[in-house]
Amino acid sequence: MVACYYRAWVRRFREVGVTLKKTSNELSVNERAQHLLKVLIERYIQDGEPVGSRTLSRDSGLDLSPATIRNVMSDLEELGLVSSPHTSAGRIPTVSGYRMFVDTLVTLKPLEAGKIQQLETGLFSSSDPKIIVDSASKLLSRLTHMAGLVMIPRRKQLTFRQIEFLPLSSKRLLTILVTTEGEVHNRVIDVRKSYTPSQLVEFANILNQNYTGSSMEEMHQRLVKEMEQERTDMNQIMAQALEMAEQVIDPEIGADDYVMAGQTNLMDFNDFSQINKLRELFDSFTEKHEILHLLDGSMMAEGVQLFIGEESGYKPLDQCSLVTASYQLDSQVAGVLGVVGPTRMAYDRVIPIVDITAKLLSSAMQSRKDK
Amino acid sequence: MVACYYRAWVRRFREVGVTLKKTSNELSVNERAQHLLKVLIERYIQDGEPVGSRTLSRDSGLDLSPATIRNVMSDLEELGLVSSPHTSAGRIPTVSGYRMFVDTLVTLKPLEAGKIQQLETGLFSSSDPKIIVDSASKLLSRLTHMAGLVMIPRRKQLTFRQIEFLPLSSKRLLTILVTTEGEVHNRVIDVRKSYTPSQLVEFANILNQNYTGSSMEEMHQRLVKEMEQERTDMNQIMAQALEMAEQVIDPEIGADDYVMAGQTNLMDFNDFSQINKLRELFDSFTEKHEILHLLDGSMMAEGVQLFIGEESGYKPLDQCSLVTASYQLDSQVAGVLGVVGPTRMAYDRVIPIVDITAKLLSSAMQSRKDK
DNA sequence: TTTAGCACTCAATTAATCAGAGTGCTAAAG
DNA sequence: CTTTAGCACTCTGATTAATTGAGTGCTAAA
Repeated sequence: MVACYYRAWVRRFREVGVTLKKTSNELSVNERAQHLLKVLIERYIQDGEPVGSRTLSRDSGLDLSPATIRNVMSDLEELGLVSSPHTSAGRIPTVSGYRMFVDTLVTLKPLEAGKIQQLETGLFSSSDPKIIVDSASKLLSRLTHMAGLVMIPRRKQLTFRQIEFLPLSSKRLLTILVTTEGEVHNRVIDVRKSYTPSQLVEFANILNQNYTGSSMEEMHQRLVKEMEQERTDMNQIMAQALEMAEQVIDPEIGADDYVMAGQTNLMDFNDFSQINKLRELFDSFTEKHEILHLLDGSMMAEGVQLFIGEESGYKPLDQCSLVTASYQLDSQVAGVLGVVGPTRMAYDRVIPIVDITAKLLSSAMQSRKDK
Repeated sequence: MVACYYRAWVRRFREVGVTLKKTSNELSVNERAQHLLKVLIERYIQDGEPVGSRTLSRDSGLDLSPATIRNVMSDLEELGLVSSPHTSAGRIPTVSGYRMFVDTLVTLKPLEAGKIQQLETGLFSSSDPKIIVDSASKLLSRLTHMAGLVMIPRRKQLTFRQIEFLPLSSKRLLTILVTTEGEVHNRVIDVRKSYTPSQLVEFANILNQNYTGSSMEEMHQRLVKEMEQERTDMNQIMAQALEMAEQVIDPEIGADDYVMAGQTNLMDFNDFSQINKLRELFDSFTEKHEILHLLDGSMMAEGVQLFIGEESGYKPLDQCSLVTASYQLDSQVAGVLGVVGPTRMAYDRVIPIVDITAKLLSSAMQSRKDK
């Protein structure tokens, strides 16, 4: 159902290969070092212990003695791709090491049919966008055993379908805004004078006739422009309708949010031995602001995006990696989803999961809109 | 503004006093032991270390030698009110000890004016019940430095105000349900045949005229009864209106929920040294089911209710205490709020906070309804 | 360029010791 | 009968020392 190919990653670290050449036989040294880095990282991800030259010599499949490996490791350390916690420990990858790994070395594990099945049944089983987004985050956390998060579709990306006004008291109105995507937004607004129900219906009709089908952002811009016009034209009814609509539409724009699931999975990683770090992380999840900023940043990017450790530039996340992918709606980027986990995560499994979930979420949202 | 008296607690443990008498001079021994228990618990709550006979001898203000204290402690241990973690440590309160403490010994600290001020400004600053409930939980967590939680007003307690139907597609309707309390509920329902907008308006009118002002529960019951009737009367319009209303009202009933804030505060208590315990606890917060059950149980109770340690009968909470109080709406119990914290919490401060927050929440909700 | 060998380092474990806090019991004093 | 002083005993927690094992870096030879 979903094509299982993965895009080529930005090969940002190609140059490192060049930097590495030191011998006439350049390519081979180069490749060898990369291969060893790959094996080292895979091993480290697997069991979380610094890996030493002996192990690497055994597992690399290269038939090199530990001593040789040590030389290579020394080079890699020089390049800042690995480091050792202390003199008599093996090596562990640095952030740059991971970066090179995910950009050019990793062999992605195709997602098993069973998991894809799970995702499909989970995502296509409801037509309420809220519920779909919720399942998506739960599925992400379940499949990765980490924390899953999904950004609510950006308001301004949604398309206006219908607005209604219900009088609550003389000068308070309940406004109901429905998008083509099926989201419903309620807002109570205060108005200067009281209107009869039929006036309110008239306002709604005007707005519905004029704006249905335009995106919230468009609508917002048109509203502002047309309010200017109407003010001079002195068309009272129109002007009032526009003003009320503006009150509803305006705050809806830019109020991004996300839902999250499986945060507690992160407690199991011994990496977070210090409870402070964990608290900081959890606080940042409720705080939301900075995380949203990060998600926002990866909206534009094609395909899967990674923030490894301190790359995010956000302190609570410096022990974590964030793997994201954007999802579409009407072939426009509408939001981002992803997972948060320890830097030492199984990227080869996680990247495909995030990738495919994003694609399936796109089509789940779309399919419900087509109904 | 708010009366600052506290109700008398159920004095469940009175009898223990009797059990304690061993001497002719019964009252005094009794009181002395109780006093010592009180001092012990206060001390233990303060600094979390088992308290020994020396300390108690110094701090009790009773001018007794450590040896005598030891005898008393021995009695209290016999009664299951205190226990010692190991032979050469002081004593710590048991659950029964805490129970006796909160039921009959504790001296509640009146809440400072500043905090009351905070609560008032926080709770009365919005008119949206969702936001009010949200602030309440945040305030609880801020004032107690623990986790605050507030149950959403029970649906069936709310009173019906208005219903509207908007056509989404030929056989799908968006229903909007407004309560007198200001809550708005949206639900998409599927109907068997398609209706014209004017038919829908008619349905809504019928329902609004007939049911405005009745509680959801009443309304539900009346709907069921009247549907029976109409079926025989063959009043098509009425029957259809009723059926649609039933589809909206029915699922709204009994779907309880709560909001929570400040969970991460719980990470700071070294009591949860084992991360497993903490995870279990946090999972139970997202799971919600069992916690709701507990809250439900304390709905009926007058005043502040406590579940200390294993008293809740719910394993993830066995290191915690839950302090709850119910809040009213139309002088009917509408929900419960409270805080979750370690068993070793400052009950003398927390109980008044929960108590007063509940009262202020009641009036905040009420005042917004009066508008 | 690769490898074997060797000296060296460091963390983690185990065991041993020691001081401190607190108890329980007993016998004497009030 | 109640309270207290005294003493032996227990247990924790901190400190120190010794041991082991994994792994490195360097050098000299293959």
